[in-house]
Amino acid sequence: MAGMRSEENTTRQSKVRMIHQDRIRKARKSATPQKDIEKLTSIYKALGDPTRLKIAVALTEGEMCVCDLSVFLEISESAVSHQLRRLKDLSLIKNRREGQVLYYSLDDQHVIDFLNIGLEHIRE
Amino acid sequence: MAGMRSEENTTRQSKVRMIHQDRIRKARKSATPQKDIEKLTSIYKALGDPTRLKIAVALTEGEMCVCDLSVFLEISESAVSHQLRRLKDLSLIKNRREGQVLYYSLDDQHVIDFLNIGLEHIRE
DNA sequence: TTCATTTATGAATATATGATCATATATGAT
DNA sequence: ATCATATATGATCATATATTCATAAATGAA
Repeated sequence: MAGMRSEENTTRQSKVRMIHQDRIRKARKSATPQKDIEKLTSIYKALGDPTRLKIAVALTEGEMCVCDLSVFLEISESAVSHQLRRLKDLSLIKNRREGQVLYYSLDDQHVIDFLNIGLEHIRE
Repeated sequence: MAGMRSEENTTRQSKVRMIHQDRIRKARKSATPQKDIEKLTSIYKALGDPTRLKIAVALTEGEMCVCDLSVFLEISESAVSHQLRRLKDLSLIKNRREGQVLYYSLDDQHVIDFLNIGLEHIRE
């Protein structure tokens, strides 16, 4: 990879670089495991889409079915269903069936925290 | 848009649908303005990438320069720089120059809150 | 059973995006 | 001035992703 500095540069005197070893060590010590990073990013990514974020915010007011969300968001039920699946795969929402209707709701206190901090952040 | 239900369906008796008007009204009342949704999604999206999330987490330990991050993340400095720009455009990070070196650090208490809740969420 | 309704899902497509590469800019040293 | 270092940036490309469309599955009614 051109332009990249590997650690050998620190010992190879021909191309020494001003690197802050201490800061790198510090960052490494507090580094979050790759698995956790992936899990976290998937959650942030889930809320990083307007449709899904609107769904999540709407569900803070109570459970809704696919067709409710479709009307509210003004997008097709198929699109809603696809996005709900993504949110459900991440365990951010859950559903309960009542006849033909599936009611979706938030399934995670942390999601609510995320949303609240986000909204709080905006209102400043 | 095929498969979509517009509000006229509520009055057109030929194709009435079981929609929960009250829930839709409720969702509309608490709806976040589009501008805010966009701003929020851009922040979530920013943290929804492994590289950027790792950068953000690393910076919670203190400021770092581009080449530090490049070594730490094992990606090119160019890639780091591109991602730093995105984070800076969103005012999530700031930098200060010291000679040729630019030191980056977190610029927003809310980002730290986001990260903490995220990490807390993971550790359960 | 057959039909209608509600939701789910696979394929296709158009768009967004992250990394790389090449190059440019900025600061400092000589 | 020239050169080296540190970072920024534009273009390209490969991959990811959101929506649409068509269709399937699940429940309920007749």
